[in-house]
Amino acid sequence: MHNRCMIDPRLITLRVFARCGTVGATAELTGYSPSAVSAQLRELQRVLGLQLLTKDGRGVRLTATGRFLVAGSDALIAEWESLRAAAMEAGDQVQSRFGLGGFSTAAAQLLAPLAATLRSTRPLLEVQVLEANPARCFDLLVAERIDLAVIVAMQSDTYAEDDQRFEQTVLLDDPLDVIIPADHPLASRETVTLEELASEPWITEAAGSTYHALFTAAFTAVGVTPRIAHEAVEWETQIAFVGAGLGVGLLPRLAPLHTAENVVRLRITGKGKPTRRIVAAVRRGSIASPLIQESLGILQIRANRILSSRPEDDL
Amino acid sequence: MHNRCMIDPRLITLRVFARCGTVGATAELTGYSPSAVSAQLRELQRVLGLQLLTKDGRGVRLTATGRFLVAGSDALIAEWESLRAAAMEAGDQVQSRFGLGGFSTAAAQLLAPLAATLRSTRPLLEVQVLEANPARCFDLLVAERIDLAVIVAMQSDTYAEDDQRFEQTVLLDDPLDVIIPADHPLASRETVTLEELASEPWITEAAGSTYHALFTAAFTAVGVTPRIAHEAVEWETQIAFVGAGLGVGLLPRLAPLHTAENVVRLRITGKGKPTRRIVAAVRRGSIASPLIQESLGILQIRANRILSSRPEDDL
DNA sequence: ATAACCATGCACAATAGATGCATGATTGAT
DNA sequence: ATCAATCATGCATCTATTGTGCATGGTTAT
Repeated sequence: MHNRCMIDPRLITLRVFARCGTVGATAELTGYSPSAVSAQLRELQRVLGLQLLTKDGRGVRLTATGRFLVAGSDALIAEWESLRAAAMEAGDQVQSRFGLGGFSTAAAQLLAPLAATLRSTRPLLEVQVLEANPARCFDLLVAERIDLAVIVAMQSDTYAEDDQRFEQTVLLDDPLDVIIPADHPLASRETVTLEELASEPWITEAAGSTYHALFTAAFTAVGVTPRIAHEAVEWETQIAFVGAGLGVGLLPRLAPLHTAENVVRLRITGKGKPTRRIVAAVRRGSIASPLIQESLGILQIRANRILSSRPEDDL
Repeated sequence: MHNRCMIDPRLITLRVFARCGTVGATAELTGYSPSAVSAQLRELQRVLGLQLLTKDGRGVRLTATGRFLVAGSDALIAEWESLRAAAMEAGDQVQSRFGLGGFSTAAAQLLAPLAATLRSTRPLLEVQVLEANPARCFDLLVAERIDLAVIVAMQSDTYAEDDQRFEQTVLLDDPLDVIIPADHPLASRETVTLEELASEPWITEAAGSTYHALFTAAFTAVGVTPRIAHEAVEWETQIAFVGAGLGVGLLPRLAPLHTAENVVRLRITGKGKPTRRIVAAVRRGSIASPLIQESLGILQIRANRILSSRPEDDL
C-alpha cells in the first residue's frame, strides 16, 4: 500500500529529511543509501528550480523555501491519501501492501493479532509489521514505510495531537502498575499510592525514553521527586532488577509478568494514577480507507476485549 | 516548468485519457507512444490495486472507479500547482521550462511578444510555444505540456468557465468585422448590420470549428439564418474567396488584412455585434506563480495596447 | 592533531521506462 | 461477407534514470 507513491518520492524524501535533519538518518529511514538521498534532494531542487537546502557546518539544513515547501506539502499528501482512500472505497481494491508499526507490548498484544486477522481475511494483502518506538513510527509514517502505527501517546509529546500530518484514534488507556519485590513490606497490599513509594529506589528507563517521560510526569503530578536507582531498557530486565531487590518500578498493565519470580504487581490509587494512552496513528486523509477502517475496527475490538477482561475499577 | 511533475506522471496520463478517450490520442497529446501509455495505465492500476479501465469494443473506457479517481485528482493537481506557485513566490526560482499554447492570431499577436519578452527578462527560462486550437490547448494544459494558453472563449463552450481544472483571465474582447468585396454595393459604407447582410452568400469555417460556433451564435442573436456558400480554414483563404467575389465573411479585428486586394472591412453595428473573447487559461492553482503572474501582466499590457489603438466606439 | 561524522561525487550496476513492430480483436465499408 | 481501418497490447530491445559502494573533502569534537 505504501509502496510507489503518487507523489514524487523525492518530495517524500525531503519531508523525511525535514523531520530528522541529516541525510544519513533520512537514508536509514527511507531505506535508501545516503548517496541516493543526496542525489534525490539535488534533483528535486533542479527540477523545481528552487534552492531548498544550504550547507550548515558538516551537514545541510533546509532553507526558508525548503521549510515552506515541506509545510505546504502536508496538505498535498493528505489530499492524496484522502483521494486514494475514497477511490478504494468506491472500487474495492484487490491487492497491495500494508505496513504496520508499533512498540513492543503494543505490537505484541495489538499488532500481531491484527496482522494475523488481515492475513486471513485478505490473503492478497502483503502485510508487514515493523517494531519501532513511537517517534520512529511517526517517521516511518512520513516516509511511507508504514501506513498505520500503534503508539504510546505521551503528555509531553513532541508530536502534537493536532499534527497536520497525522490522524490519531485512541484505542485504550493502559494503567501503570507498581512492581515491588515479594519480600517488600507493602507486598501484601492490594493497592498503593505513589506517595507511599516516594522514598523507594526506582528502576526506570533511560532519560529521554518513552517511559521515562511518563514516569516523571506521574510523580510531578503528586509533587514528589523519586530517586532513580537503576535504569533498564527491557521490561524483562526491569522485572529482574525488582526481583533481585534492587528497587521498585512501574509496569504497564499490558506487559505480562509471567516469568517473574519474587515480584508482586500492585494497583496504584490516589491522584497520581499514571496511565499510558495507546493510540493508532495514520497519515492524515488515509483514515477513510477501507483497509484502515477495517484495521482500526479490529484494533478497537481487541482493545475492548482487553479492557473488559479487567476488574471494573480499573476502567 | 511543466516537465517532471511532482504528481505521478501516470496519473496525468490517466487524466489526459479521461479527456480524449483513446490510448492513441492520449499518446499523441502526452508525447508518449501508445505502448507507453498502455503500460503506464496498466502500471497505475497495479500500483493502486484498482481497476480503472475496462475493455469496450476495440477501445478501452474508464470504470466508475477510474472516473472517480480522475474527478478527485482535480483538487490534488490544483493543490500542487498552488503549492508550487507559493514556493516559487517564496524563494525565487532560478530556471525551468515554460510552455505556452495559443491559437493562430492570438498566438501571433499576443503569445509571440510574450515569449520574446520572457526570453529577454528571464534568459534562463526555456520558453516553448505551441500553436494549437482552444480545445487542444486545454488538453495540453491537462497533459502538462503547456502552462499557459491564450484561447478564444466561446458561448457554447464545452469547457465551462468554472471548470475545476482551470482558471481563466479575460484579456481582450475582439470584435468581428465583416469583409466584403470592394465592388459590393455596401463597400462604401462605414458600418453595416448583420441583418443587411442576411441574404449574402457567407464564407465561414467548417461546422464544428472554433469560429463556426461564433458565426452561428451571432446570427441566431439577430434571428437570421444565413446561407453558407463556402468554407475556408485559413483566414487568408477566406479573404481570397471574398476578394474573388464568392461571398462575404466575418474576420476578427485582430486578424490582419494586409495582403487583401479587392476586399473591404466594415464594422458591424446593431444588436448582433459579434465578438470573440480572448482569455488566458492556466491550470487551477498555478495562477499565483510569479511566472504566470508576470506573463499575465505582459499579456494584459499587450491587450490594452491593442484596445487603445482602436477608435473609442469599438471598445 | 587526530578521529569521527557528514555530505557528495564518481564509476558501475540494476532497474524502470520508452520505442517500434507485430498481433489480436472489433467495427465499419465495399 | 470480406477487407480494410482502427485500437489496444504484448514483446524484444534499447535508453535513461536511479541506486549502490567506495572514496573524498570539509567540519566538529576529543
